[in-house]
Amino acid sequence: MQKECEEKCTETCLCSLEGIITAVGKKWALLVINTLGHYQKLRYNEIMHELHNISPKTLSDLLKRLEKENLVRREVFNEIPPRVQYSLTEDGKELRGAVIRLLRWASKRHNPRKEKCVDQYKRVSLHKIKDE
Amino acid sequence: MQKECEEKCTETCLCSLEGIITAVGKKWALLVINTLGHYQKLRYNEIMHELHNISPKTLSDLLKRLEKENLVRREVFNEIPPRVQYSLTEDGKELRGAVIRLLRWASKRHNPRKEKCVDQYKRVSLHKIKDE
DNA sequence: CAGTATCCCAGCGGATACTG
DNA sequence: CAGTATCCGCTGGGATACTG
Repeated sequence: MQKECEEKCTETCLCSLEGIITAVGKKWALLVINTLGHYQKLRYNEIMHELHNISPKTLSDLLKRLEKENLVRREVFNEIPPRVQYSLTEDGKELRGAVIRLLRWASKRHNPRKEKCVDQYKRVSLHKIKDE
Repeated sequence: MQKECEEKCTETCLCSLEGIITAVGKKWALLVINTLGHYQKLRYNEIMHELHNISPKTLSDLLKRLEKENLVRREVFNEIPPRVQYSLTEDGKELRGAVIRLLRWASKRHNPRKEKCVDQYKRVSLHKIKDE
């Protein structure tokens, strides 16, 4: 096993993964990433509207986090009223590729939990995943 | 946009994704999935050893959750002392495929956060990702 | 419009001790 | 060996009100 691993495995510092793991793990992260990729550019309130029942603080925190991870770009226009555009960075788009495969795979299999659908995401209007 | 989506997009109930999203988001989930896939079969204490500083409760909770999501299989052998084997289900293996791509992608790019590596996972002995 | 500021709470994750 | 039981602190996420 040890030898096999040395031949076949790729050494990877897990530290570098931690950011992605926790970012992707956030409750709305995958949805925001998918939504941003879908529409290319969205303003703060547009995202709010897409993810119907997310709270402003939650979204704000998440966007900051994703920005820090270099997955989301934030552009401020000096206008009144203020305008802010959010979009995916190149990294974000790449991540979205992997994410979409995950989402597709997840949506294809039947729900293994015998519970009814929770309505956590029920009011989210974007029920679609755009093809790559 | 609406029309384009109707042509190109795939309708997806997000309910079915929720389980995966939250499961994958759990702190040790990706690591457990990767580790199980790596070694094929592992006993409870072996996983404990691999993920050096996970607490028994945390691991226990996680394994139950992954089992409920039909990602991990649990086999009990009626022996004394007891023996329990954990392994990935077919779904788990498929998920691992997507996960590995995610991990590889994450490990390739430089860490965008300028912070030092946190030592959250520092003591994890499995720093390797087995090729598929 | 694009967020803060506050307050609040459930539950995740951890430490430790114990058990069939 | 493979977990429970118990306790606990932290923070992610939500509701609501407010602001430059």
